[in-house]
Amino acid sequence: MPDLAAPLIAWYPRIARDLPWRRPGFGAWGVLVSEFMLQQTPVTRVVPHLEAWLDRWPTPAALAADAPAEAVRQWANLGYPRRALWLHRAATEIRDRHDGVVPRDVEALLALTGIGDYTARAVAVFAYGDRHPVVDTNTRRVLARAVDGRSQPGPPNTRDLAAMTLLLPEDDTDAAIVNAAAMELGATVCTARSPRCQACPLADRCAWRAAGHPDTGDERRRQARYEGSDRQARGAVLKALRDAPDHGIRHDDVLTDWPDTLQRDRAIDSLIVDGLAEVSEGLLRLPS
DNA sequence: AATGCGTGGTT
DNA sequence: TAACCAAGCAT
Repeated sequence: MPDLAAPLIAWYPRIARDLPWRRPGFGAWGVLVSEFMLQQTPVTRVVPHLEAWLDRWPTPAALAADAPAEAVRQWANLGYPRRALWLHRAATEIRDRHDGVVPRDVEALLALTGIGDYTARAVAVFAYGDRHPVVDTNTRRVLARAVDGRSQPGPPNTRDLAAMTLLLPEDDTDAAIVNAAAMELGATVCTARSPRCQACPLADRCAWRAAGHPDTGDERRRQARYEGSDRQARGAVLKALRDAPDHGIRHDDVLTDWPDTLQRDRAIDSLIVDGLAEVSEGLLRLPS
């Protein structure tokens, strides 16, 4: 396998975007919150929300002291609002099990609600500087192309972590840079649709480029249509609840103009199942 | 392990 | 314009 670490380490400091969570001393809690927000939400949408969140809740204990409803409101339109609930739950777990300090061990991080393989290692590496493989969708695409010569990554699997480990230098700091650089490369140069190989530090050793950018047929599962979907209905109901008074609103007053009443009711029920809504004294509201 | 889960910008 | 895409996770 070609040496990918050296060119990434040389490239990264020149082009790395100035992002809040990359500032020295940003703090583990800030990194943790940023990673929750970045799960499937683009960087540019996250930045302002992250700063507002940390201004309001500078520590896990501060967040845990407020109701989940407040987390869901503050989450606003970031999408996938279950993440707000999970982040609140994780903050509570950090307060109760870790004395309010974001854990450093990957195993302990994995045990927190809403934290999986990616986020656990991202926190351990970017907040604490430890040496672990951090593999997100960008890194998987970079490796699929540069190493395997494929146009897109397949579905995530346990071998991804082993593949990334092979690339990491021994030094902790360098390893963290390689992790960050692979993600940055995938996000800004080796993009899914129109990669800019002229700007790529790995171009001279990329298997996919050497093979002439073949379409290797690695198609993603098609994303379901959003317009008219249950997801859209859930989003609309939740927005109504965010905008409603704390004590809630009558079931029949939720989204009165929604075209499909059955779909609206289905959305309400599923939000209750997910813990994003609750019924109290006959009124529907965000979770207390 | 395949599926469901928001929202908005880009092509 | 419809489809694609975006620092994943839990079930």
